[in-house]
Amino acid sequence: MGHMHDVQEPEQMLRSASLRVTKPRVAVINAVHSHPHADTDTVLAAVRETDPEISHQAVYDVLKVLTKSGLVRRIQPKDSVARYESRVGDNHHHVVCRSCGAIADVDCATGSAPCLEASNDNGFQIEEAEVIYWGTCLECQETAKAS
Amino acid sequence: MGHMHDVQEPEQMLRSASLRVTKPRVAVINAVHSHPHADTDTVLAAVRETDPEISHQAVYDVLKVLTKSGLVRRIQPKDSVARYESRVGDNHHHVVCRSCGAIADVDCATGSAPCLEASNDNGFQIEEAEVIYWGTCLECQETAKAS
DNA sequence: TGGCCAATCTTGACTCATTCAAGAAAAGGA
DNA sequence: TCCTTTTCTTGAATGAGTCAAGATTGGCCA
Repeated sequence: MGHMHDVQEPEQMLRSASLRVTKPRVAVINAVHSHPHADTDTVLAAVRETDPEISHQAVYDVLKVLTKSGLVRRIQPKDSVARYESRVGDNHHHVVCRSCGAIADVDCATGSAPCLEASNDNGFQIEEAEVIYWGTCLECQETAKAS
Repeated sequence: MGHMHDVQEPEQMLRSASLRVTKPRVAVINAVHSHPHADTDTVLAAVRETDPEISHQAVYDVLKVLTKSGLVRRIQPKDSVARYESRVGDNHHHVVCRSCGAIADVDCATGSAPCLEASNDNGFQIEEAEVIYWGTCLECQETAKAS
């Protein structure tokens, strides 16, 4: 049975963030890990495969708490509902397909925030550069070529 | 009275985009030009200073049409409602204040899309890099310092 | 181990930006 | 000027996300 990563890891993540270990939280962490860039509905559905009784509100609350404590990261490309991912703390970026909305990770070229210098900062103190690449995913390119 | 830029320019912009010239459209173009990065409500309020009878729906429709034809650009930083700006076609980016939501323009260092190379593109055909810098505006820095 | 208290969960209603729908009005070409 | 198509108005609907209040539960400490 190995090290039971499925069960123990989320628990430890919660504890190390000083959060209580509850069934909904563990289920949400597992769902986000196994469904990269999933929206809230997808997370909710995945969570209910484990425990059909968990409420929609609990999932929203848990996602908010996990986001605040940095255990998951919330991403919101325009024209999309909020999505969540488990890769945190490595300052990576995203590519979004204009056609189907698919999202993939892109490593940050420089490795650490803010990762880009602004050409003119208007007096702002800049902490982070968020980069979203827009384009067409492989699948949509092939669909387009076929027609 | 100069060249009456207030009135003629929007008209010509509309005509050159093959769009009909209507009072709401001219008013919305003027509002977006004079209120950089305004949200829909602000645009609506500005429009109603010119013509108090224009409906909220007309403004939404007009903004959508203008956006589609490239006369205005829609921006949507996360946790913010949609905002509009009149600077289009120059591939510039934005700085957003985490504290008060203020938005300012940042010129693109390279000048043309996609402006950044992705380190690994996952097979995506990349057309554009959208960059949002997150930080603290001058005013909020000073407020923070004062307390 | 038991009990307390704060944190968390459930249920259900609500908000608010944005969109939809159907009929009325107006722009622009013939 | 007339006709067709596009656009505008009015009013209702949608849907992601939030709020609120009471019930429940986890964790800490004796």
